[in-house]
Amino acid sequence: MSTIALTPTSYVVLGCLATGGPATPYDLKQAVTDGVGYFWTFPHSQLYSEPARLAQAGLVAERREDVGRRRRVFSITDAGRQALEDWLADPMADLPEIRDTGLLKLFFADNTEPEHVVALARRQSELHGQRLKLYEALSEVAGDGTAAATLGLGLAWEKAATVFWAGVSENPPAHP
Amino acid sequence: MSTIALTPTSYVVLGCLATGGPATPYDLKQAVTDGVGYFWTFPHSQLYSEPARLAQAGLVAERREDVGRRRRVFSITDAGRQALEDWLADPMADLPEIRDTGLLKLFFADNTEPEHVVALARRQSELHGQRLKLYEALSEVAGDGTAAATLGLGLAWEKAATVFWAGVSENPPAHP
DNA sequence: CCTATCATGTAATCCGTTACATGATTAT
DNA sequence: ATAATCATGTAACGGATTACATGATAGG
Repeated sequence: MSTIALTPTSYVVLGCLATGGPATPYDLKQAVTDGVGYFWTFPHSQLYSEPARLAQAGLVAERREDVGRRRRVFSITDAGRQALEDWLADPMADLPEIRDTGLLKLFFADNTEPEHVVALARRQSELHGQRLKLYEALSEVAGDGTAAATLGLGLAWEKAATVFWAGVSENPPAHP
Repeated sequence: MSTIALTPTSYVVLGCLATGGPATPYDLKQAVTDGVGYFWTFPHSQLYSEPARLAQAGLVAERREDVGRRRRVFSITDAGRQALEDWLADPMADLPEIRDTGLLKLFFADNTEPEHVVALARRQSELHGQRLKLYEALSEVAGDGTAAATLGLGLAWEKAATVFWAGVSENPPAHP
């Protein structure tokens, strides 16, 4: 049982296990897909490796079903719950970066033709608009817990981005 | 000269070289710090390794000063400029993910005390507010090129986030 | 002259992604 | 039956971060 660095991915796994109880990697994948996955995704393979990593550190326990497929079932340990709570109790959180590839293209767009900027902006506005509609639909049926509350920022962000890109497409920045 | 995968980091380097001309890793660091760095950062070590990677693929050329410190100076090649332009001409860009650690904490906050949510929200609102002020100051002196245009999304995002977190701190979501 | 700070670089580690692969279930 | 899809897993590679380390330059 060694010490490992706890990444956001780690806390996603710990959080899912704490909230939803014991789970197989596939259960985790499901939980992520229609939960945090809306603002933080990763490939399913990480939902196999990360619990194993956490098990090394004693933060989750691994059990194997002894019938049928002998799937791995992970559950959070006391130590794991403690680690999660410590993290949650710490108000520290770095300012998130936008890290938007579309924005990156816009940033360097002086090196290409204005028409490409317009095409990019249109596409981005459309994509954000679609996502916005999805979030609006979700918020219709969402509860009122903290998980549901995160939808608020998603809505605000998609709204702002849709408007921003629409503005760029209608009124492209000066070209040198 | 082998083939490599071009990542966003690659295009940041290519973009900086295309826009600003030949540069040493340190020049790149400077350019990034008060440019793209506002929405996409990476450690300086990557501004040493990434140009080398790009040189392997023939997208940038490396020259060494032959006096003094013999620093490395990189410049973009025709192939590099082509790669950059191809990328810019492609309107394809994945929807960015929020990937906000603070939001992640909020998502799982059912596993902790409400007071911690309030502390987190206050902190986040304050941080975003500071960043908002910075962007406002920058937009006073910014030009009107495409790089400057990216400030628009930054402003909108920080505004939305400041408001969102203020709302959470004043009116925390229900606790189970 | 000395010591901060700026500038420049390398090495090692590791998380995250991509690719590969096969076992179960369901539908036609 | 058999194709399709869902479910489950492993291996390998590489980009990104962290840590380490030293060379120049300016200020006191």
